[in-house]
Amino acid sequence: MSEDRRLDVLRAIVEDYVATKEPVGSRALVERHSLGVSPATIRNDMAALEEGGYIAQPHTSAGRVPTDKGYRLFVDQLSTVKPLSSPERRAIGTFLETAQDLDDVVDRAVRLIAQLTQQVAVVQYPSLRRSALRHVELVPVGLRHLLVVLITDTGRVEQRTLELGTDLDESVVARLRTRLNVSAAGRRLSELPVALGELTDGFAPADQVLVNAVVAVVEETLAQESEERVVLAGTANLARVGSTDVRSIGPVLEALEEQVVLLRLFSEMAEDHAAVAVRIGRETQHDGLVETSFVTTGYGDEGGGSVARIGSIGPLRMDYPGTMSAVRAVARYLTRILAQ
Amino acid sequence: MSEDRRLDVLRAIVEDYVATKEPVGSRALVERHSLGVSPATIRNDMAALEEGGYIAQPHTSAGRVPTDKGYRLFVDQLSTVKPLSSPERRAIGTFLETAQDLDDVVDRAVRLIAQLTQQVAVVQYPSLRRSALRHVELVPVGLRHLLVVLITDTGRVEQRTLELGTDLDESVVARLRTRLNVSAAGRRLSELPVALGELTDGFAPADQVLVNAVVAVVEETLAQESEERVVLAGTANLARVGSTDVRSIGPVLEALEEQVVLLRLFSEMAEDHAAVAVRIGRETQHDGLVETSFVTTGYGDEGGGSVARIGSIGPLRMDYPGTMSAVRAVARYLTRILAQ
DNA sequence: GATTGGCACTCGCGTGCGGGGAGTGCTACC
DNA sequence: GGTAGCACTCCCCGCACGCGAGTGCCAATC
Repeated sequence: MSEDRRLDVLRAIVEDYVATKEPVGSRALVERHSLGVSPATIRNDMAALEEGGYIAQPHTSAGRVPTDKGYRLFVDQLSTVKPLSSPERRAIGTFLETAQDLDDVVDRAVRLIAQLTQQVAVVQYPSLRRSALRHVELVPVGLRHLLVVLITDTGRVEQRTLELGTDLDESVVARLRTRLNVSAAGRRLSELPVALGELTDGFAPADQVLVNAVVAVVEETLAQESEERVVLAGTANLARVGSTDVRSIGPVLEALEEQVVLLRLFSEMAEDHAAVAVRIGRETQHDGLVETSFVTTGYGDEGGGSVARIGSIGPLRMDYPGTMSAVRAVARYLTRILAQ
Repeated sequence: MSEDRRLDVLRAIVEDYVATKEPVGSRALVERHSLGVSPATIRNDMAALEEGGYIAQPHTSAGRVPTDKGYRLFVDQLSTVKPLSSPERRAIGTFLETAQDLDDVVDRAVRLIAQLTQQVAVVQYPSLRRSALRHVELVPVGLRHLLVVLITDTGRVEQRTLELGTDLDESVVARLRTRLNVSAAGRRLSELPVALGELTDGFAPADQVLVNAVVAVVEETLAQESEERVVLAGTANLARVGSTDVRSIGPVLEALEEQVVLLRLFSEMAEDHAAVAVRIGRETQHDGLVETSFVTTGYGDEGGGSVARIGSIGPLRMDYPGTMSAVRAVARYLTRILAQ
């Protein structure tokens, strides 16, 4: 029994099942693929594949369906990259280039992936932690409120309003602003707390309350991982006819609303930034997502600075090569755009 | 035939149908409500109500179900307000008060409504158009980029990056910053363009390029209605068992992803800011939402300034009184919090 | 005139049954 | 190892049937 052919059979099963959404039998397989052998032979191969846990039958006397393990093998070894058509590439480029600001770019990118993959697209906002601080701005608002604005080199802006116990002294604010920027300019956010610690020196004791409050806010903002926002698009694709079992979309929607879940997945998949990572079924480690797969890749690494991820969530029986190339293509354009 | 009792019957039908999710028959009606008459009498009333278009039967020999018109009458005349329990009120208050910033407040409010109503919650961000400008900040970013930050009195921050043809002159930026704030402070955004027009005077011709560019960006940002964002929560509630027909959630999700649709609805329902407005079924004027109702109210009107809406979308057979009071309660707290 | 009890009628829905078909596993053969 | 044949399993579909809920109508009653 040829080992190669067995893998061919697995590939054929995955492809047919993805295309038809129905369990695939031995006869259909030899008809649609030129395997050069008879159905009976295929049946033997299928028995072996089932033995190995790569395929399963929903019920006796039904065709075979790939298991998580089968999809995994397919993704790792059997699938070939499916390049996008050049009109598609062009559309991606122009669509992203005409965006207005960071929010707009991210929004368009995620819609684009939803559109291309016909699945749910997810994008993680550029992470504060890994990006560098470009500027800190302090803006007095009224007498007793101070707006703290942090600007990162990815163009992201974070703001916090600070309520003070005493009235503001504009000159102190100005001095603090200057010193903050001297300490902060170009630093990674993770390196900042150290630099900020020394800052209180050189201010009058009366003003140190203000200084400490501002420093605290800056640190707190940076520490706040919850600021790692994710944005979704294409949730309606979950309900498309022929998608996953319609009943199962409830848990999926719940999972998608839990930003924590998505952020955990993103971070777990971040090992190799540039590569396209895939989590299949139970590999997601989340009950609501056992019947889905998640395809992600990193974007925005140019200049070594900020890093985040973008991806697509779809049914187990998704078009893996297509999804992977769509995600990768959008991520590349996104990276290019963000580099300005 | 008593007109009053007929309305009682309609109310009972709506209440029972909402509670049981099943068409309600004449016998069940007399058993569950002390109407003091026999099923046969009820049947006569039901025939009249059907004649009037307030109820319908899914099929012959089934019970009755309210029509859009029936729900409308119920909402307008038959329902009584259902006040929230005091623990609920307290929970709302503390949950909203512990929020960090505007984004957080809005996010919590929308989750709260999703939780309370077990439906999809929608919130519209405070509108730029109607709020007043508090401060404009110009932040040089590198030599040739300028970040323009607009701060409104609702605590909202808008930013735009500006790419310049020439290098920045810090002193010109400082002067422009000052003058902008003099012109802008406390003005409504709609009144601004006039004030900005006169601003170019008093700058050297060489600097007018910069000034004009900044003014253009400010105006453009204000003009951009697309900045009216909406945020959702609780979409998973759409898929809860016993919710609407599970197949029909696809169109609903599509509609919800179209911010335009929601913004149109919000604006159409904004006539009476403080009141709770309801759109039932076809009244939404949107195909994807014919099987849903939308309950909204305004929030944030204190001081006469900014105004936006918050609401809940659920099946036609929703608990109208409960939804209405939940939406109103959250809106009130929200208004209070935003007033600081 | 409104209300009521009685009654025939209509359907939806669940159940059981049987046939057709797809697909498998096994075995004997090349 | 590959192939052909064959019995077997089980899903799915259509169908008939009966039950039950609910209605509409009518004649009787208050």
